[in-house]
Amino acid sequence: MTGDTLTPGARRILEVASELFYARGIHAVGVDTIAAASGVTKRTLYDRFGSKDALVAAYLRARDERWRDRVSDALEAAGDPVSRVLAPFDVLGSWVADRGCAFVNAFAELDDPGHPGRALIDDEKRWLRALFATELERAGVDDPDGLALQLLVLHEGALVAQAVAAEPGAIRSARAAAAQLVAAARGGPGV
Amino acid sequence: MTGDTLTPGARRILEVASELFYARGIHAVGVDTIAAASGVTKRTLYDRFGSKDALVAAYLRARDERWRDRVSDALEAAGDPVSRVLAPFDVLGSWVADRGCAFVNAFAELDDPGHPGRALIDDEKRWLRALFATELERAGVDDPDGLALQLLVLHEGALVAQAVAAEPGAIRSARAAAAQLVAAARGGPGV
DNA sequence: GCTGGACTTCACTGATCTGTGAACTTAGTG
DNA sequence: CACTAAGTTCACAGATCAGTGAAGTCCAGC
Repeated sequence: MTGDTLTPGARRILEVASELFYARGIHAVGVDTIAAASGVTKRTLYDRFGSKDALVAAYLRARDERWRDRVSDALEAAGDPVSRVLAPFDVLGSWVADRGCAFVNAFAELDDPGHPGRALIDDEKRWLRALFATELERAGVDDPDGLALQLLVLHEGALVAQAVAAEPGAIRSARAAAAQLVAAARGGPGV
Repeated sequence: MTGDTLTPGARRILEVASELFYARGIHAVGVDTIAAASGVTKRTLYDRFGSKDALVAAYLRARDERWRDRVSDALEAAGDPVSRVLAPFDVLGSWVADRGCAFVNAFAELDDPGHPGRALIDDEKRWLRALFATELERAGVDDPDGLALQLLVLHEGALVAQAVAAEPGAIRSARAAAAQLVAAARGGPGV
């Protein structure tokens, strides 16, 4: 629903910018590079997106949308309430590359809280936390909000450990830890 | 032992660069800005550090050193084996600011694996994982390596969630989750 | 009194950065 | 045919980027 109204040139610009921003970083990639790699002139880039900041925001918005779609698909595919809770961890395996979380990386580069991208980063994390809380409540655990925060921590940590610390089993390991915490919360607080 | 041999000017440069790199990002801060804010000429900066990349590496090295010192102190202050395992989480509360983990942020900006800073980032994460493993072994848990990875994930996730997701309770929550996993591992795998 | 280290001053280089102005082409649509 | 949207070409602005060369100042220690 977002990417449909883009002109062919704009779509190419956004695709190329997304790859380059994610792989090399936002500040490290100039608009000239993006335009050239898109087979488009810089004029077109500015006609379509207005500014580099706006292009960065479009990049984050598009990535967020794809990510949420994947999670939603995994959620539908999951059966029991516990697999639903853990669905975001299952998506991670095929989602994350060796450059970590695009939103965390963008946060590192966007020091200005007023940058249009910052609101999107905020949104993404709040969405995931809320999703955990909703599914945990459905799964019938005590204090779904508190456990949701712990699952968010595990989720973010999995991405960081996998990429930054180059730990290949981090995602699997985080999922196991999440499963254990959920099981304990369902089994009762006395365990 | 590292910062002792620095000249007064170099020390000021390193202090200022550390603050600016952390607060605004590496690419966003130019050497002119650093020199000016240090009350030093650009010539001095290059005479002392040789290049911006080398200054970035010095920044990460100094920060790593301070961090390890803090963890070592907390480790000594801790009593029982379990508090020793959880000591890094206790340091986090007073360590982390609102800009997240300096090493994760640097990773986001340094896309070149050959950058001198990348090795330092790697070192830092491997050091922490090894520390968790050592302390877990001392605490007598099964599979200390596996649990160490889970604690690393919780640790990194705590920093990210606290700063990027603006979750004020993330560190406390991560510590609680870590404590629960350790307790379960000590109580026996059947729980 | 001389030497060497720390640092300054200042003028550069050449590249790269984001962003713009104006005129032109091209293709599709009423 | 006329209109419009998409895109091109190209020259340009003004700033900032990392990094250098050469000469000079200041001061502590031998």
